Amino acid sequence: MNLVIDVKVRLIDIAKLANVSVATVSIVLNDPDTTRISKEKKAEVLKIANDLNYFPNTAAQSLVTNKSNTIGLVIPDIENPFFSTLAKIIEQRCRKEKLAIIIMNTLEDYHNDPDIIRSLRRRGVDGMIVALSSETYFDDKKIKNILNNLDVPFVLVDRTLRDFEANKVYFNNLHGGYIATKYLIDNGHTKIGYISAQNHAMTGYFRHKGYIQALEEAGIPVNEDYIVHGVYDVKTGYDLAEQLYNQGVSAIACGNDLNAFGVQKKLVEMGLSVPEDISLVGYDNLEFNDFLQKGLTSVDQDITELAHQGVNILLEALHHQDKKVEVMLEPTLTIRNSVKKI
Amino acid sequence: MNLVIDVKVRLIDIAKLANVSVATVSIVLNDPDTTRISKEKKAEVLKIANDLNYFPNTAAQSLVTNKSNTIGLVIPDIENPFFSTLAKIIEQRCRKEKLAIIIMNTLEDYHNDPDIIRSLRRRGVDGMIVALSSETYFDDKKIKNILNNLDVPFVLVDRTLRDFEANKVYFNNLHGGYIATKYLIDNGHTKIGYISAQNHAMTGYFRHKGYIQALEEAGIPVNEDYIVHGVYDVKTGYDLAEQLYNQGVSAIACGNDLNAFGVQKKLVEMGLSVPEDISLVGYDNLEFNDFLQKGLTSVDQDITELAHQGVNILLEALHHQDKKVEVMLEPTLTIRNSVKKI
DNA sequence: CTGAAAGCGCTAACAG
DNA sequence: CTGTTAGCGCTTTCAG
Repeated sequence: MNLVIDVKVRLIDIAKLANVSVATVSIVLNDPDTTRISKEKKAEVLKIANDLNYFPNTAAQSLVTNKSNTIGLVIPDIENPFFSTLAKIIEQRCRKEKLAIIIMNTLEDYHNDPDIIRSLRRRGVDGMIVALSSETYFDDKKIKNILNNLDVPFVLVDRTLRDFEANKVYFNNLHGGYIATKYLIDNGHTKIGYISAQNHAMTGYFRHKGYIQALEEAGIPVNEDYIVHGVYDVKTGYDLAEQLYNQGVSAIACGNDLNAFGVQKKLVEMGLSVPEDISLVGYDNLEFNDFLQKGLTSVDQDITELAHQGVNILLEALHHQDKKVEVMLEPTLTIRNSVKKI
Repeated sequence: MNLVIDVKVRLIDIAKLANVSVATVSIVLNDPDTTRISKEKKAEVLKIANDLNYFPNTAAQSLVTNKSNTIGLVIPDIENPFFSTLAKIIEQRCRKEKLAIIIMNTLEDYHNDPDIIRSLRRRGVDGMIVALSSETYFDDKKIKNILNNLDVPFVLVDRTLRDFEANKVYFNNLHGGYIATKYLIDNGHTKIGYISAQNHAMTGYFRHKGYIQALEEAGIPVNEDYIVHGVYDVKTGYDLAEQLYNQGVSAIACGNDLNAFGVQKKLVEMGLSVPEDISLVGYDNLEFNDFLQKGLTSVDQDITELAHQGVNILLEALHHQDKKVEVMLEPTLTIRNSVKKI
């Protein structure tokens, strides 16, 4: 039976009760299997520590070991389902590794990234997992400078930087854009609209390239009138759907699912339906896609894999400070009923 | 221009360069407006600290001040949009207050709550914001014991415990269940189905009571055949929708929006539509509700308010260790087109 | 096998 | 106004 915690118990308290030195207590507690201390003393110390409900003062430990067992997680927006899932998996995994995570949101504004990374560093994190804000890819001088001067290991997840050597895990967005478009082509579509976040996010930039690639490969000329630009949100899809429809496209590939939700909403308002009047493909494969009327065919990214690889790479870096690792994950297409064969 | 950080700079490094003692440096850095130190030395110290890109070692600070400026956030599931929004707002607010937050997910399993709270305490957080797992309300002995013995302040948000004095902020779920049902009654419905998480969550327990209350107040007899039980997920709604429909209800009030999504999906599969064939009301007012075919009328809870009150109360407790504060927030109904007047 | 002692970097009396 | 000094609680040589 544990005693109620009413006073802070320290190593020295245990040491006194066990008639040993603090060094002995420290050794036993840090490695209960040690052979440096006699069986009897070990048992005694362990028992007392347990009875007193001892737990170490992490500040004192950190001060001497120069490690906090805490890592920083830089997230654009935890409200975004993609990132909340990512954060959840990372947190669970880290907890198993005895690492706590401090989360900070950059709110998808790349102006915030540097300050947040710095403040995490000041907090004394041992390392960081960083998902950069969308636009850093297009204006990356400052962030590269910050990261280059960072004296703790870090891994870039999902969003990366070009010409920058660092630990990275990300998806092959080019291939994702490609398979989404290819699927429409394989279903007979040639007039394929595209909602692009090309100028907004690094991921959008590559997805858009994948769209182009699929068309070119199929010998379908790229029609700029079929391509509209916006950001990754519902409003973009909603606002641009009619314009694409008026261009006479038979299908729309979207930069992400939110775009597709917006398109669908607009089409319904216009008295049109998916896929009877227009085929639709999304990107991200949100859990919610199942609950749209016909389900939304969408490019799926294995977030669990992304999270685990990210943590693995960081753990490696934490231990060996080795060479930089770069991993690219392949997306797949999850097919539902939002595409009609024509 | 800052120098590149290549060596850890400490107070003593600044002290030496400025020809003052570490105490002076510490005083200046902690309170640049102090009058205890001469203007000249202050300027000198500040300049050197800045040039050297000094930042304090938080472990050392924590060790002596016995504060970490870190708080724990216990969340059932960050993937749940309600909680990701809550966490985001709390994080932003805390960052302004110079507090970092360590997030841990209990995965909605109340067996995890005690360990997570303990491990956060061991981490040395100054306080906690705690959203308990669903079922703690029905089996609360252990968690009450843990919380009673916690030697840092905490505030319970959204999910609370009965007969337990503590800082609390939560919504009036009884009233929420009431207004949802009342709205259906006001639209002429008398055969109102209800999907309840009464036995699963404290919030479900009260929402269910609100449903009953609205019926009784209107003199409509409670028909147990119209009430089905499950948990707060899509599957529950999907699985139980047909059963309710077969009972001949003209409307269904749901314990939460996910239930409503499931109902809607099932109804579509059955060739029925909302609200033509059946009216539907949800709870939580997820952002997504706007994108269901007709939109989902739903009980709205002001998460921003919940978050701010939670942080405020914790900050108070951190400073004055005062009396316990309990705040109940009122939900409102957001009306869309999922209810038909009959 | 065990203990003494140094010191991690900082804050907060207390002197002067 | 400024410096000296004593710890905060822990880990880690280094002796013995």
